[in-house]
Amino acid sequence: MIDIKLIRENPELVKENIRKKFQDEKLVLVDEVKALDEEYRALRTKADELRSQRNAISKQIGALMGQGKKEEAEQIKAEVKKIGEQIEECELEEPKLEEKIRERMLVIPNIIDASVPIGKDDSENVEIEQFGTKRTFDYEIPYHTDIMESLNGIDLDSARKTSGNGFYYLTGDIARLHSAILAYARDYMVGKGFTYCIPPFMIRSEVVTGVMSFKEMENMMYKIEGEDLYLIGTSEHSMIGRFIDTINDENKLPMTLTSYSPCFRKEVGAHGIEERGVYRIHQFEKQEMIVICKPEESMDWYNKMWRYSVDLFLSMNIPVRTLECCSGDLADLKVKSCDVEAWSPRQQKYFEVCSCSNLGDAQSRRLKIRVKGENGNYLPHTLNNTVVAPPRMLIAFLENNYNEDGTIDIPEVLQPYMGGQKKIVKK
RNA sequence: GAAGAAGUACUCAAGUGGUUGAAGAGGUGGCCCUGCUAAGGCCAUAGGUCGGCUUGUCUGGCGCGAGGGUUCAAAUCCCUCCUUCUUCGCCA
Repeated sequence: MIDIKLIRENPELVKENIRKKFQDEKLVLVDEVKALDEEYRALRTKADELRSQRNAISKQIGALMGQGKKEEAEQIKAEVKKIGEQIEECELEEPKLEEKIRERMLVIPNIIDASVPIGKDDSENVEIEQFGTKRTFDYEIPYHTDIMESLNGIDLDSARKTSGNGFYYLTGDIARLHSAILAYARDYMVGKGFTYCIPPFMIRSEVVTGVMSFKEMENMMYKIEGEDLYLIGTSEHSMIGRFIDTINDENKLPMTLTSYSPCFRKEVGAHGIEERGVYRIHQFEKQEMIVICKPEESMDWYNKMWRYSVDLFLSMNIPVRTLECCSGDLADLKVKSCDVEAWSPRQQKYFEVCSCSNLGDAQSRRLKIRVKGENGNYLPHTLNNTVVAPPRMLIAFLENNYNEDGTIDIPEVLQPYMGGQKKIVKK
């Protein structure tokens, strides 16, 4: 959500940004907001003047009543009542205009960073850099769930029975590996100075509508029946929700948090891709990182954050690349965003495992997250990035550490979390 | 989950419809007094947010947990919700 002042003062810049994102159908919104805003402010001024009058005259009534001059008071009452009716008319219009402005402001995209490559959709995303050395395999690498099954590590059939498609039982060393990766990722981020946080896994509808659009909510969120509660789709929801409508001390910045949570997603409309395995599922666990910082520091943090993910994957022998989101593929709230993709030797391609985003002040503005600085309050910048989301990253993990005999090498960094075990073998 | 009580600013707190332009105290900051310390005195302390233009040491609206309602007028009366405390219940 951009600053409406930008539309008042520099609508052309906002329009140019919309063109860069190939959303020309939204160009008209800028002029609409400009007109609605003028109308709103004029109405607001009129209503405020009326309220001011009413306040003044009402006070006179109080004074007259105090002096016992009832008749005079009654006369003035009638007068104020008229003003009250006029105010009521304005008050009927005010929220309507406000809503019209807000619904347009919510879909006008954030101003993207000058460095973002211009492109229509995800096909024009740009590979930035590859990291790590791809291991050469002279044997076939099985499908990831086949690897898991061969190690007695997964039971999809039972999960389908108890919960349906998109759920899994992880068992034995694979389940342990899953937990080990999360624990390692947590400690890795703590080592970078981040504060570990376990947030609520359910949030109120008020928070949900704050952090996402109605459409996203319908497609993603599970609702608890009979309660005003939703299962979170990512810990970012409760992590950022924590700061809604707060004023924070500047000396607490930057706030660097790493959170763990299970994530629940309906995945409505996601069909065809990797449905068989654990690539896209209704329930998974994720370690996340969140940064709230001064505006001038957000790009530095952005670059540090994706790099943290890259290094984490490299430490587990998984080659990765960074892929920058082009203008057209960038979500409307984001200033700049890139994915970290892991190498799949089986498919001979990279696939998304992390998504790092700089939202600028758009999220702060929308959620009223403010910072009390020396020269008044300002909106901080917010960023988020995946540290690791094990079920999906297990795919890359198992493939890249797979040996011809069907065993899995456990990288050194994970061994302490696996009781010193160096390999996963069939039992 | 049940019953009762409460929610006012940095903190405590007065306030049952109209000089409340939210008292008072503590704390904090500034100044005075003082050889130093303690004590004391004076002053400031409602932030936030949205507007207006004459851009100011200006001005108006909103704002007493949140949202509605009643009224000429609401911190005050009514309704819904949230939170906290007490007691009971349940529970890893």
